Formats: sequence, structure tokens, C-alpha cells
Amino acid sequence: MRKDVHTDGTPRLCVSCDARHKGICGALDQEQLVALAKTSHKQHAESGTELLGDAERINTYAVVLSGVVKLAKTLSDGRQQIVSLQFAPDFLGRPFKSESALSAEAATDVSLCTFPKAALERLMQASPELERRLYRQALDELDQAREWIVTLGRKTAGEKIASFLLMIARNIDPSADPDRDSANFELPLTRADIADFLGLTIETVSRQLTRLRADKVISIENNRNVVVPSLARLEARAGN
Amino acid sequence: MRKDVHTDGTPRLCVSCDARHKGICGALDQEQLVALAKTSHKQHAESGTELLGDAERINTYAVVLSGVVKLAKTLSDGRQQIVSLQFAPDFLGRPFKSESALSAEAATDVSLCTFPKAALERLMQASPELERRLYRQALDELDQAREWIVTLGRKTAGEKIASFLLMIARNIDPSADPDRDSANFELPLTRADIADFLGLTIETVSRQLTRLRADKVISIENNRNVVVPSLARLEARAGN
DNA sequence: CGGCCGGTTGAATCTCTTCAACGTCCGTGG
DNA sequence: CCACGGACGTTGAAGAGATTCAACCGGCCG
Repeated sequence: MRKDVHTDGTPRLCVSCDARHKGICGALDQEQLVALAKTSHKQHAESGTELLGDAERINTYAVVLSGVVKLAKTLSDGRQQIVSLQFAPDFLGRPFKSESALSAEAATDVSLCTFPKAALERLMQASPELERRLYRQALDELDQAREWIVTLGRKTAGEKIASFLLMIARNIDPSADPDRDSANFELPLTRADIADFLGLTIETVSRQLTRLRADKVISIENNRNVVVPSLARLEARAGN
Repeated sequence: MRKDVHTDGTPRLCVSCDARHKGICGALDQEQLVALAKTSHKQHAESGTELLGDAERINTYAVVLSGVVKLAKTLSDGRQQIVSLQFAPDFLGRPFKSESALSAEAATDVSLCTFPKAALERLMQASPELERRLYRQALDELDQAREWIVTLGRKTAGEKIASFLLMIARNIDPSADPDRDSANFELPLTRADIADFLGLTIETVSRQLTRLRADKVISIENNRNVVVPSLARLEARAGN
């Protein structure tokens, strides 16, 4: 009996994987899953690790299993802007392009399921279902990117911070009861990262957080743990 | 003999259409093209026409044949942000969602080829090739959106204007010789639109254009016709 | 002719940045 | 063991860039 697959035929790697159901792998049948799992492996990277450099050749794709990955662009004079945050079980990669136009870095400790570019592309040919999932995620990311364009273009520093906290709460609050009004999470980003994400400076980020704290919209412990007693009140600060 | 198809079997509507080759219709074979053309028709809208309201139900898709369409979001207090400009032969629509999260408005006089949502979706099932084209366009738009996030988040007003002019030049310069250093085009947007696109005010847009003119990086006639003697010099102002 | 729309320009104001100082936590090495 | 240095965060004061408010111009339409 094979050791790399579970008794029901699901690869060991995949049995407890979130992406198996909610991520792109949900599009695959047993056989395809086994094929992909054969070439894939779990990879851990600690916070700060560069996963992919700008203009670097891409030869693997990945799925985020846990943690947060930041995608960023840097201008020639060093100014940096984070253009997206990827959470589990997001797909990581840019089909149809061999070079990355972005850099990817682990914002927190991260675990990934990586597999060769070619393996996924072969599967994509075989499974329209898989391609559709990828298409859907691209559209979702496009929606998010446009949401963010509004935030960057038209919101004040205070609104940006509120919008950011709201977005994080929605993505990683462990007590993910969808219709509870309070939230409680650990910030996956440093102040510097938040600044790079919002197009602000760290000082402005700090000041705005302090203000939200002073107004009792949030409270923060150990610089990282955020408690939001009322998401509605936070939302009112986000200026939508 | 049928009047709606050309002698070689290509629908009349499509023979001279750019999207037939470079746009999504290039993915279709003769038969599929005929099927789609049967339900589609050419539509003209003059500058300023609202094509689709925010939160409006979507029941048609379209391809831009000429002109420029702006996609925008508006905050509750009236602040507006243009999140994308669509040029020929871009696809217009959001598959897998029945409601629009954006408003679409003709920025210039526009002609569109519209067809029912259902018709395209049926074709998408039948043609993985078509779905792949749509997927590709979504990825391209995502790249653009992220490019724009950098511009909005990290560039100065002057750099934003330069980046904008560059983007327009690349998309609609009629003398589209790829490696000529000069360009010459008509601005498809008013100052107000440019401001909404760049997250600035009209006054700032005006001042920055004046400055570029003073520095002889561009010249402008009749408020709309822009001449760029050296794209390289303009690019140097874009801060990439 | 008068009024409106789109655009430009000037002066005052405000928001965010810049520069600088300081506090805390934590790992390292004397 | 404690002192040192670095990473990360907060806070204050001064400064710059963009906005706001206002006036003005030219073209176009009724």
C-alpha cells in the first residue's frame, strides 16, 4: 500500500488542507489531486523571508496554507508600495507570464504548498474547472485591488487605517462568526508594512492608531493584538 | 443567401471589428462567432452617458469598439474615484457576479458591441479558449490595477500626471509606432476626470499640466490635444 | 447678450510628512 | 548579571505638498 496517500485516496499532504476545499484544489478530482500532490511539497518560511524577487523568473506556483504574504512593488528611488496581501487559501502566482512584476515576502511566518509551474499548467489544460477557479480568484483579486484604489486615492489617513483594520478583521479574525459585531485579532503587519500598504508614513500610521485608541474604537495590546468592540463603529470610520 | 453574414461566413458586424482578432472574439471559431453575433448589436453612447449604475443588475456584457469607458466608485459622501479606463478592444463585464460594484460611464463618445450575459456564458462553457482569453484579460487588468495602486499610493502629483499621460499615450496614440519617442494624442478625459482618476483635485491637475508645459515636456492645444516630443523625458517625470 | 461649462491661477489653509527625540522590548556579549 | 545595541513603536515641532476658496478667462449654446 502507498504511504503517500490516505486510505480514501486523498494525498496525505492534502487531507487536512484548507485549500483542498475552499482553494483551487477543490476543483480537482481524486486522480488529479494525486498527480499534483506528487510534485508538490509543503514549505515553511519565517516572517521577512523573500519568497520571490521582482523581475525574477517564476518556475513554481504556490498556495498559501497559513500566514500572510505581501506582494509589493518598489520604485527606483526606494519608495515601496504593498499592492496585495494574500491569505490562506489564496493561490500565489501569475499564469501566462514567466517573469514576476512584483516581489513577494512573508509578512508573518508562512506555510506554503508549492508545485512546479508546469504541473499546474498541465492540469489547467485538462481541467476547465480548475481554470475557472483561478479565473474567479483573479476576478476577486481585481475587485479587491479596485477597492484599494479607492482607499488610496480618496480616503484620509484615518479612513485608510480604519479600512485596513476592517479588511484584516474580515480575513483573519479567528472567531470568524460572520455576524458578530466584535473582533479580535493579531496584526500580521508591522507599522512599516501598514504604512507601505496604505501609502502613508509609519508616524502617520502610529498617530492614527493612537487616535482610534483614544476614541475607544479599538484597543491594542503588545503593539499587535487588536480588539474591536464594535465593527460597526470601526466601519463608520472607514468612510465608505 | 443570408444578409447578416459575409461571404466567407464571418458575421457582417464582425468583419471590420478589432476585437475579432485582438479581443475576446478571437477565441471563437466561425460557428461560435455567428452564434454570438446573432444576439449582439452595436451600440453608440455619447460622452457622459451612464452605461451601468453601481449596484445595478448586470444582464449584458460588452466589448469596447472605440472610445474610452471609465469605471468608477463613489463613496457615500460623494467623493469619487475612477478605478479603471477601458479601451478598445477590452471586454466589459464581471462574470460570476450578478451585480455591479462599479459604475461605468462613457468618458468619450463610445461604441460598444453588447450581447446578453447568458449568451457569453453559454459560449464560455463550450469554449475553454474563450474562457482563457477572459482570464488573461482579468490578469492584465489586475496587473494594471496594481500598477495604479503604486501610482496612487507612492507618487507625487507631478509623477501621477506624467504616469497618466504615459498610460494614455500607450493606449491611444494613433501613430502607434511602438518605438518612436514622440507621441501625439487627444486626451479622452476632462480635468475633472483626470483628477478622479489620480486622486487629486482639478486645480492640482491643472497646475501640474501647466508645469509640464512650462518645462517643455509636453505642449497642449485646445485643452485636449497633447504633444509629447520625447516620451523618454516624460517617463523620467513618472518616477518609476 | 448672458450664463454656463471647462480650465487656469493666486492666496490661505490643512493634512500629512519630515526630522528628531524618546520609550520599550529583546537578544547578545562582555 | 547587566550593559549595550538594534528593531519597533510613539510623540512633538517644523515644513512641504496638496486642497480649499475665490477670482478670472475663453468658448459655446440658448
